[in-house]
Amino acid sequence: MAKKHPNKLSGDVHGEVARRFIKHDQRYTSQRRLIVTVLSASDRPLMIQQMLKRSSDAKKVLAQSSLYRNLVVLEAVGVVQRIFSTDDVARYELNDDILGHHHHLVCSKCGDIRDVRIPDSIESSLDSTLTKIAKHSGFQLDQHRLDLIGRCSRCV
Amino acid sequence: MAKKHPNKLSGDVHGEVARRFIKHDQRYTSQRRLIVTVLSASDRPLMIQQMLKRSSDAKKVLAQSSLYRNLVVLEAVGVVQRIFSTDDVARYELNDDILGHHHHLVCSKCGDIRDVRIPDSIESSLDSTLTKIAKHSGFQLDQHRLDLIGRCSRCV
DNA sequence: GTTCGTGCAAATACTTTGCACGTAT
DNA sequence: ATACGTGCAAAGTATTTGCACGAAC
Repeated sequence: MAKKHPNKLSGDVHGEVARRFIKHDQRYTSQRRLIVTVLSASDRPLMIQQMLKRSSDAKKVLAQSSLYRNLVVLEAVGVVQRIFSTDDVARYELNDDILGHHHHLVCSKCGDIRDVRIPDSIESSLDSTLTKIAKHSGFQLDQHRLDLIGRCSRCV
Repeated sequence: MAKKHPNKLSGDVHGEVARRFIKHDQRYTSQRRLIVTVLSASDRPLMIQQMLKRSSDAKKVLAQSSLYRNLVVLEAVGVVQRIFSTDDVARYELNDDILGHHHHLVCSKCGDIRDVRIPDSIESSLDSTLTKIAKHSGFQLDQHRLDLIGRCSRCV
């Protein structure tokens, strides 16, 4: 369905993830490994239902409640991040620093999200501007979120 | 509590809103007017509960279900837009083209959002880049969303 | 008088939690 | 042995909807 995401650590995602689990004294269980595998095989953030489907397609058992619970842990450990679209459905993807910094094409009709990258030159001038603005506002900046909102090719 | 938002149409917000209602063959009722008044008096997007409180503070009756329903209409007519924070609570503000284009400081701890503006020069180079990217991806770009994620001054 | 708006209460959708059992250290 | 993970079903929370009544055109 979707081509593999061209990630930063072309290959050893699980190694890096395992390291983060250890650092936080958490266990990298097989279910958590499964979730990471599913996410890293996607070129876009996934909804709960999509993750469940892909897990069962892979003949793995994964209860919805366990998925929710594991996503909380994965987020705390810094492995996945939640993405907000234009609907109320939670979507998750691997952390920016695993996947590589990128942005999203968000379809306001169907809510689907696709990953995109913007040129480093724009990215860095943006960064320095945002840093100044944050400082000026007494805000501690962790990251920025830049999304393109519109219609995906399927929604005209 | 909050200073008035420095909007584009310094003054006649209701006139412009009324025009948009007429264009869409919708009625600009007193409740809808109330919602617009509440939103335009705020310097940040508001949650449902905040809008209800401010309405009742103004001694106005506004049922929660009517608020939700009216927000759907207000959004369809192009008067308000929904803002997505880092939680699941819907927040609304007047449309970008009424308020003037701006961005958000989003607190990942408490979810609160504050409005900020970035320099026109950055904004326009960003715009032209995003336009190219969208075209290249077969995506019909309507708007962009740029948020600064971090901790607000109250959340350290 | 017919169409649209409103309030109330019930329903829905997504997410979280309690509990009993299984797995890892 | 003890602490943590998992599945199931129940509970929560934000939002939506059905219905009867009221207001606007």
